Amino acid sequence: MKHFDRSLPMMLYRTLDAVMPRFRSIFSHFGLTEPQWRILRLLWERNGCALSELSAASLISSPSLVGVIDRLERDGMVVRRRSAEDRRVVHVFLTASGKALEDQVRPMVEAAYADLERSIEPANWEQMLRTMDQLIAR
Amino acid sequence: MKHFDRSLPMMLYRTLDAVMPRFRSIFSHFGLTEPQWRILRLLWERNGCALSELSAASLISSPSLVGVIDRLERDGMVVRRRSAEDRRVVHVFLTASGKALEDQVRPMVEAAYADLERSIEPANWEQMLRTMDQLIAR
DNA sequence: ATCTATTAGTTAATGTATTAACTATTTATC
DNA sequence: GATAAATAGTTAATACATTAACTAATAGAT
Repeated sequence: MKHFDRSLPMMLYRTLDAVMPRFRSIFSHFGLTEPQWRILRLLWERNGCALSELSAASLISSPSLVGVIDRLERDGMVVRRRSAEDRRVVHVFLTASGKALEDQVRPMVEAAYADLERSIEPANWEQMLRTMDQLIAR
Repeated sequence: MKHFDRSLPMMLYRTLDAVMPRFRSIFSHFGLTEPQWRILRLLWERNGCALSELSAASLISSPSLVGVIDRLERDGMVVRRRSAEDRRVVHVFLTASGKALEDQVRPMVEAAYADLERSIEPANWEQMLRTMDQLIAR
């Protein structure tokens, strides 16, 4: 079972279990879930993204994303608008409340992230990311 | 958005997205999901585990685990048996079919894993795991 | 132009996560 | 030894993940 414990998938899950709760507690303080945060985080950079772009950039599959956007829309954070050029495409736009959330949430998340990053040697951090790059590139 | 792309959580998720599909396709070939595999993998080493031990070792929360075990039991892979010494505790035992699955699934999974491990320099692999250890230990 | 294949988004079905609350049983305290 | 506190497992409510199938619209091939 030592082999199982230190297998790559279990180590990845364990690492997520170690780092995510702190972020999730920030999100939930603003009534957000983690997938919702990921979508808002993207829209703050490029408002009006298509669902397909959001799906690719957030790593949330289209079927899951439909529900995530549904709930963000229900909560008044975003609105859907169908594209005029290509009527298959649906763009997602931030509402005023969706935009307003950025200044509240982002500083707290970035502070927590900076704190996390400080706990690891920069060289080791970078090397870990490069090894992950290789796994992703396979 | 470059910062977001290379943030630790996104890199962890992306790595999982890169490595897990191959394993999941093996699991599903035997009618198993990934959480179900994790539980069987543990029971093959220590049959008769308590739910609490399974939960800790598999990183599956108790409420999720209840459903996972329900479905494994429904499919005839395991049975629950309440402990005699401490009647709060429920032990999980493999059935004959649950045991029989090991020789079918495990070799394929371990072959896929060996293949994965071969694609990364051992030194980098080890260094990555050590950095994850530090993140987990925080 | 017509028919085919793709693409974007959605729905449906099943299986986890997550948090909070609840039951039954121990263990600890007074 | 009654009573409070802790523990193991479960349920309920909501949200997300995954696969397959379906709709509408566009692009490509003939």
